[in-house]
Amino acid sequence: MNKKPVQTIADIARLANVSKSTVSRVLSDSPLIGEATKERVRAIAEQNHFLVNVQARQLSLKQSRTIAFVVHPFNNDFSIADLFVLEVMGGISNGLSAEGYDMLVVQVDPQETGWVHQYLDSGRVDGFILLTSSYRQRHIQALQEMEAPFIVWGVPQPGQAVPSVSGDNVQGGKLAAEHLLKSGRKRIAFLGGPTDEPEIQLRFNGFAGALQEAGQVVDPDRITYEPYSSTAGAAGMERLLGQAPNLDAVFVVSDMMALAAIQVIRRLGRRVPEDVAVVGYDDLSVAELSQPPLTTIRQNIPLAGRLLAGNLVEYLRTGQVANVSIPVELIVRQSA
Amino acid sequence: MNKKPVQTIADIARLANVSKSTVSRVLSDSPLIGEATKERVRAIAEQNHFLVNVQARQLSLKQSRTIAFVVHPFNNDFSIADLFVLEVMGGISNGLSAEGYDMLVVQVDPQETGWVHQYLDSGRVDGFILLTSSYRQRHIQALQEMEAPFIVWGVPQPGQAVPSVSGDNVQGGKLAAEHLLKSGRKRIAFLGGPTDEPEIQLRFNGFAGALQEAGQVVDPDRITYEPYSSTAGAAGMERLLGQAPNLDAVFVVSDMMALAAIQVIRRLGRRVPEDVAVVGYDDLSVAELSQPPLTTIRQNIPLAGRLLAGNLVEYLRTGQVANVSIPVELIVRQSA
DNA sequence: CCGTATAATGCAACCGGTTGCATAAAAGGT
DNA sequence: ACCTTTTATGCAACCGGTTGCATTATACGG
Repeated sequence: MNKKPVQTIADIARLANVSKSTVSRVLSDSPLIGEATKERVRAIAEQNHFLVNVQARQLSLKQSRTIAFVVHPFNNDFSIADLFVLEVMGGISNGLSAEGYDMLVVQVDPQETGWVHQYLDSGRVDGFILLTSSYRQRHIQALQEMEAPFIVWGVPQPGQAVPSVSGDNVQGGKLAAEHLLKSGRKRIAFLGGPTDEPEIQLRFNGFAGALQEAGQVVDPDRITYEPYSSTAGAAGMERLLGQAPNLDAVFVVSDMMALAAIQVIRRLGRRVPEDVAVVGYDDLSVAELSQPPLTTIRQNIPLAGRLLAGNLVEYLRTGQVANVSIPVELIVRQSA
Repeated sequence: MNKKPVQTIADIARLANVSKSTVSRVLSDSPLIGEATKERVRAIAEQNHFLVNVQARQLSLKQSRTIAFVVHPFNNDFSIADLFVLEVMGGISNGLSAEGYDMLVVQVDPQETGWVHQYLDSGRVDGFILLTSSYRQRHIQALQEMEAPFIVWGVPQPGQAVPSVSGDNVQGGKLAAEHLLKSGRKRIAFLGGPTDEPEIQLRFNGFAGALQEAGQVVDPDRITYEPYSSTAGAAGMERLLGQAPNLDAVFVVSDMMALAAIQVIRRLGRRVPEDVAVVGYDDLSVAELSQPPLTTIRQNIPLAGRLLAGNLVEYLRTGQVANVSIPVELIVRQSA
C-alpha cells in the first residue's frame, strides 16, 4: 500500500544503531535515555518522516485514545438539534484533538444499547460523549450499568452522578425575560420543549423568576410545552395565540421553533416584533439570516465542546465527576 | 478497566479446547474449519459475550477499517456548507457502517496537508472523504501525490482521475430554468458561485440549455458569478438588478445566497415572487422556514452519503475509480 | 584502586489477534 | 489392507509497538 521504506521503530533502530526499546523510549521522551541519543534518534526519525503505528501502540497500551460521539440517525425529519449537533461536534473535535484524542462518530439506534458493549469492550473507544435527546435516559442507564466512561451535554436527571456540561439555563431564561420586560412587554408567553427535559424546566424557572421579580403574573394560558420540532413549534404558537390572543411577546426555547413560531404569528396577521416580540435560544447560524433577524440566547458552543472533551478525559484519568455550566449571552437583533 | 473474564480468543480457545488459530478462523468463518467445531466455538463465544479486540485485528491485518471525513474548522463565519456537511455526514456514516467501516472526523487546517501523512502513514485510517470547498484543489493534489485513497463530493476538475459523487448539476440547472419558464418568466437571470467550480458551470449549462430550447436568449447582463457567501450573494443581486432592471426571475446556485438575494430584491422595492421569482439550490432546512419559503433544487443527500462510502470502499478494494452523479429534484414552494 | 551507586541501553516477553506451513485424522481408490 | 487425497486442526511466527528486568559503562565515595 505504501512503499515508504522506513515505517517501524525497528527500522529507525537499525539506522540509529540502537534497540527498538530505545527508539520507543525516545519517542515517548522517557528520562531513561541520554540526551545525545535522543537527539540522534529524533533526527533520524524526522528525516525519514517516521510516524508511529497507532494501532500497535494502542494494542500495547490497551487504550484507544479515541472517544465516540454518539448521535442518533439523521432521519428525513429535520431534527431541531441538528445544526446544534454540528456546531458542538466541531467544538468537541477541537477539544479532543488538543488532548490528543480522536473522535469517532457513532450513529446508534435509539432503542438499542448494544453499541456500548460493542465499542467499549472491543477496545475501539475509551469513552462516550452524548448529547441531550429524548432517548438519553435509557442510554445513560446502560452506560452506567456497564461502567462505561461518558459525559453528557445537558443537565443530568437530579440525583445522578453523571459528568456533564450544560449551558446556564436559568440565566438564559432570565436574560430573555428581562430583555422583553425592559422593552415594555406586558404579556409574555413561554413556548417550551418537552416537559421532561430538565433544561427546559430550568429555562422556565429563570424566565418565571424574572417575571415575578418584575411583578408580572405568569399566566398558565401563556405557557405551553411541545416536542422538539419546527412543526411542534408552529402548533404550540398557534395554541398560545388561541389561549391568550393578547400576548405581546414570546420566549421560545429553540431557534428552529422560534422561526416556525414567527411564521405562524405572521400568518395570523401580526407583526414581529411590533405586535409580538420573539426571543429564541441557541443562536444557530440561521438566527441572523432570518426575517427579521432573531434575538436569541447564545451558548458558548466552542467552549462547551472543549469542556466536554477536557472533562471526559479528566474523568478517564482520575474518575473525577464534574458538572459544569457555562455562561450564556443575550444577542439582540430585531425580533425583540 | 473491565473485569470481564473472557476477553481474548485465547480464553475462548481454552474453554473450547482448541487452539487460538481455530477460534480466529471460526470468527472469520473460514471454510477450513469443520461445522461441528464452528458451532461449538461460536456458542462459547456467544455465551461469554466475546468481542474481538479491534486494534489487535487491525494491527495484524494492516488496515484500520476506518475512514476520515475531512472537514475544515467551523469558524464563526457561516460557511455555505455547514448544514450540508452535517446531512452528508449522516449519510456517509450510515454507508460506512453498512460496509463495516468506522468514521473518524478530522478537522484540518485548510492551508496544511500534513494530515494526510499523519493519518494515513500511521495506519489510523484507510482513506479519506472530502467535501467540496475552496481549498479542495490543494488537498486533492496532496492526496494524489501521496497516493492516498480518497473520494470527493462534487465534480472533479476535468482530466483528473478522482473518484467522486456529485449531484446532477446539469439537470438541476435545467429543472430550475424550466420551472421559471413554465410560470411565464421572460427575463431570467443567473446568480452563480465561483467561476472555477465545475459544478457551477454545469448548473449554468443546464440552465442556459433550457432557456435556448425555449427560444429565449441568454443575456450576459443577466449573468454574474460571485464567491460563495451570503454577502457576495447580496452584492451579486444588486449588480444584476443594476445591469438588467427588468429581470423577472433569478436562479441562484445556493440557498444561502438566495436568501441574501431576496433581502436585496425587497430592499430595492420589488416583491418575491410577484416581481422577481427566485429559485435556490440545496434545499437546506432554512429554505422552508424562510419568508417566503424558498423554491429550490434538492439533492438526495442520504443517497450521496451512501454512495460516497460505498464507492470509496470499492476503490480501496479494487482500485476502481467511479464518478457517479445522483438525481436532483425540484421543490416548489412560494418564492417561484 | 576497588566497591557500589547511577545512568544508559538492550533483551525478550507481551498486547491480541492472523496466517503459512506442518501434521494428524478421515476418506477414497484399487 | 495400503497408499494417496482431502479435511480439520495446531504450531509458531508475525503485525509494530511498550516495558520489566538484566546488563554494561560511568561516576562517585572512601
